[in-house]
Amino acid sequence: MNIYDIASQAEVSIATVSRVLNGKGNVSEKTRERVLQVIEELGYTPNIFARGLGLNSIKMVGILCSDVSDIYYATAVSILEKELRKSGYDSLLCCTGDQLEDRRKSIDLLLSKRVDAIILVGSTFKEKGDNSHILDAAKEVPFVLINDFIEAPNIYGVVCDDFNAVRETVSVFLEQGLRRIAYLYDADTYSGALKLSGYQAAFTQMNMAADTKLTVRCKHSPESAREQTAKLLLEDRVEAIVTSDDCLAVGALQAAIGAGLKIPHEIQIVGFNNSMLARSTIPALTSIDNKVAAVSVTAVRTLIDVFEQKEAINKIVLTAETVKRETTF
Amino acid sequence: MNIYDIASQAEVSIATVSRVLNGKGNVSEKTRERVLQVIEELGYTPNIFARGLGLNSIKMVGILCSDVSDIYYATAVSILEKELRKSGYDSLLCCTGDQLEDRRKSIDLLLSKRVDAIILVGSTFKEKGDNSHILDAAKEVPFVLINDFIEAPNIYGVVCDDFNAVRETVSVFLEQGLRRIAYLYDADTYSGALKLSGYQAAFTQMNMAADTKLTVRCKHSPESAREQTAKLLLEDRVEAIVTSDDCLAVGALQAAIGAGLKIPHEIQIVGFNNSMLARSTIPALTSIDNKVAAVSVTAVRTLIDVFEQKEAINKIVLTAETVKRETTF
DNA sequence: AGAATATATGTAAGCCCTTACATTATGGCT
DNA sequence: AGCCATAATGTAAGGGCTTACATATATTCT
Repeated sequence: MNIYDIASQAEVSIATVSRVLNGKGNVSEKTRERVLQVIEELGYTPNIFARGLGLNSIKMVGILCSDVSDIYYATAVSILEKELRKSGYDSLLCCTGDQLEDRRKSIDLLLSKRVDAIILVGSTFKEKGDNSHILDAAKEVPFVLINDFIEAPNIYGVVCDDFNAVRETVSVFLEQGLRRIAYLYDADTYSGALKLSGYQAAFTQMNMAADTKLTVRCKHSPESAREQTAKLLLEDRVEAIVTSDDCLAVGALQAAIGAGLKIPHEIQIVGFNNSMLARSTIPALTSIDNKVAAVSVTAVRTLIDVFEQKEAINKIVLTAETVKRETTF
Repeated sequence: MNIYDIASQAEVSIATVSRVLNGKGNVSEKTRERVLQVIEELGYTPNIFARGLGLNSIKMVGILCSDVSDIYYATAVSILEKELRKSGYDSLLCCTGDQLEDRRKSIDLLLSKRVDAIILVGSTFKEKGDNSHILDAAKEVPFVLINDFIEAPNIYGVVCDDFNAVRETVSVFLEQGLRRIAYLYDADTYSGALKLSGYQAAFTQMNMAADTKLTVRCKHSPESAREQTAKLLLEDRVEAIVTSDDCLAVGALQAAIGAGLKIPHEIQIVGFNNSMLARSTIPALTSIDNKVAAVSVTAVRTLIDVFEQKEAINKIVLTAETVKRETTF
């Protein structure tokens, strides 16, 4: 069944059917109704490919995600998808680990599917200095980064002010008189770098230097965080641990409890992302909420503005907020 | 740039270019190489819509998910996407809550995008007796259910044997001499019903009846689970709690700890799904692993078999496995 | 009333592929 | 050499839509 069937059944031309379908151009109310009724009766759905051929778009946005099984990313993807749908766009999901080469392939793949834009949920590769795949893609379609940013044409970033969030958290500890504040993190991402420098800035602000031994790196898992923290607790006295992700905080918490420390009296722990994990531990984790939801919604809004040729701001910064629970004072 | 450009540049006809592109038909090695080189040089990508128009498919599978921000679903979606990609299919993601009407709309939407199949990650609506939307969709494309099943043509289900998993867990408790075993669950899904009857079957097996007061329902959140469990613990003596999801087990655990109970000595708790949450609590949760990964992989395999017109089994049942941690003996 | 304008509808070209069928080239066989 | 089977390539017809432009009809104004 195609547009011709509808046209002949409704006794109009295919152009009129098309106009009814797209709400463009002038169609008399009578005709519109008749056409709609025929469409309804025959259960007609326009062929998306033919439409795509004509318009060169089927209103689809590619979502490139390092790993949707990660709670943080999953939340972002979930909201992105919902918001995009609200605006009439579908989401083509593409999960690629953090390998540059895979990332490049995935981008090509999305572009070959003629997506109208790409949203990246996950880390860029600043540390390796290679963002060419993103820059190239941005020549074809608008490129939106979630909690990341690259200064370049047609690239938009919505980020949370992770730098200040961490700086303030650490500052609060410093003001409490604590000095042995550790920072546990997992990846050299844009946001990772921001957080680390926020941690350092808090010390600098008070004319102190952070003890580099307290800056600990681990893998992205509670297990690895637990292991590294346990090691740290054996070697050094630590009064507080700030982490770059709730799942690391979970591991730190396990290690602290394992070491027999009273929380928050002997050691305070702060997570990041304010994910469900933070609500699931005992004691419940204080966590920095970096507003995934707001960031994602804003990202889609920005994108829609771009689609509608409105002015769009290239970099939007939202403010994080610490959600106090039971692992801090 | 289109296929004509490639054809003229390579001095062949568009049919030959098409044959090279699709690896169909006969093309001499010389010609193939020349064409490929031109394609490479000009950076040509075939127009997916035109191709879709011709083939009526662009190798895309719709993934319908109640909520990707849920860890369990996110894991499934992540694996599905990866496996589909391996087989050359892209994933069109569509998240709809659990409202029947939204679900129906989403299915229509996926069908209008001409997906080659639909995979449903999330509950069907058995309790409401309305699966017509799925049955209808299955008339158009193969329909695959993750951990759910409907007996109907063109519908495939890959499930985990939740019934026996729960039955055995409860049986173990009964054999330990425990009698006050509670079951905490959240939704009337296919799998939810299976689990509940598994719980009951364990009692029946020993010629006992489960105390209906110990079958507690709550919302899908640790908070709700915590609340309901706390209430239960006040009213009744409970020796073990079996839950339908890790996130409920987390709440139950919090309530038990809140009530001052020693775990697992005074109360044992078992989660379900063996998600990251189970590894994140203290004490770590014993959890029934219902093999999301295996189920998802199998689902994609089944689908590919269907695509390739091979025999495909309509219902595949995998076996769950309990992962013992610190909340049980 | 008749011209001028606005509205409604139709015609046909174009979007870029795939593929059945037609044609030509190649090579093996007698 | 001549014939046939096979391989290689080409031609042209869709596939179903959008839309510029043409045409027909309705409305408004003088």
